[in-house]
Amino acid sequence: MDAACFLNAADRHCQQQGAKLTSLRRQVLELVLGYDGVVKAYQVLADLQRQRGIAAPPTVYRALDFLVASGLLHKVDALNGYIVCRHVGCNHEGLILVCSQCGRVQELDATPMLALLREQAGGEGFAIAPQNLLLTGHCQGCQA
Amino acid sequence: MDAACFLNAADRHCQQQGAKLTSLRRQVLELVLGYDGVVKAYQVLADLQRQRGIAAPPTVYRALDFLVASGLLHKVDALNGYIVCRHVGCNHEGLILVCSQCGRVQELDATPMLALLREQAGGEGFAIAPQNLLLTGHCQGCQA
DNA sequence: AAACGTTCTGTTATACCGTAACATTCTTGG
DNA sequence: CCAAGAATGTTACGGTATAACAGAACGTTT
Ligand SMILES: [Zn+2]
Ligand SMILES: [Zn+2]
Ligand SMILES: [Zn+2]
Ligand SMILES: [Zn+2]
Repeated sequence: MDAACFLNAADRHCQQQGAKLTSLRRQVLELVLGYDGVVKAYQVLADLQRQRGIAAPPTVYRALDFLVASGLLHKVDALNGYIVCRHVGCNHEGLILVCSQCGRVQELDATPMLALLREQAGGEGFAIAPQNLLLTGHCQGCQA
Repeated sequence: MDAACFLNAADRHCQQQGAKLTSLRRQVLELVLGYDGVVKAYQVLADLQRQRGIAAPPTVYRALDFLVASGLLHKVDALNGYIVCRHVGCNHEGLILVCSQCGRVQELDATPMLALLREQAGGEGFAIAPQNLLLTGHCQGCQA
């Protein structure tokens, strides 16, 4: 799926949720799409400043928060970064695999497993919040 | 296991690895033990300053890094914090549930889940390395 | 159109998280 | 003792994120 197509899908996705993909949010999403894998807030901020002349941290953080809440992006806590969700619309929770050798990122749908975990944890009185799992390992290309 | 007993076990654990649990590192570990669940670096720093009169961030970060590397603590990325590992020496691969409200920690046996995750990721050509799984949510007391 | 509440964005300032770089002290083996 | 390495002290800085308030845009009601 190329960027333009993804942006259209994102637009529809937001409309279905009653949310608005404003031009600013769309611009931020576009900037994140321009990167291969994990991108950081201040990288996006720098890009935004290049395009708009001026921008402050809250501007980009608010847009990123919105995109995460909408399910268009995922936050990667361990790396203080964000990645584009490649499963928009399927209401999933991500399993994000980071190759510790080459840095590439791969995302699987972890919804079934998290459902099982949630059931098990619920039995112990613990309510697991919606979230992504980040695991490190080696991608196909890096398994000598 | 109480704190004194844990510290002794930690001492033995470090000796077995050829690492040194110096008095500073031991003091930091003791401070982390003094909390119920997740504790942040700057909280430990404040405690250290209360006990020693003066201390700077690198002092506490180096000690924490050492304790994590030794397997005595785990880092909780999503909360920028640290927790005590309760399975020192058993070469575990645990599932740690962290209450994002009160910081308390709970553990589940995640062996079947991790096997499932490995299988799914393996199908995509990704080899997950041994590691701990951290999930956030709300504990029984905080679901009111 | 005018008034209103809501949502979004701009702006300033600041708090929090973590590390680089170098100086000093402590330990350990020869 | 002396040299080499490990650990700690110290200063300074850079990266991450949010609070708080002001202004603009938008849809709704009158
Ligand atoms: Zn996703
Ligand atoms: Zn790789
Ligand atoms: Zn552990
Ligand atoms: Zn709790």
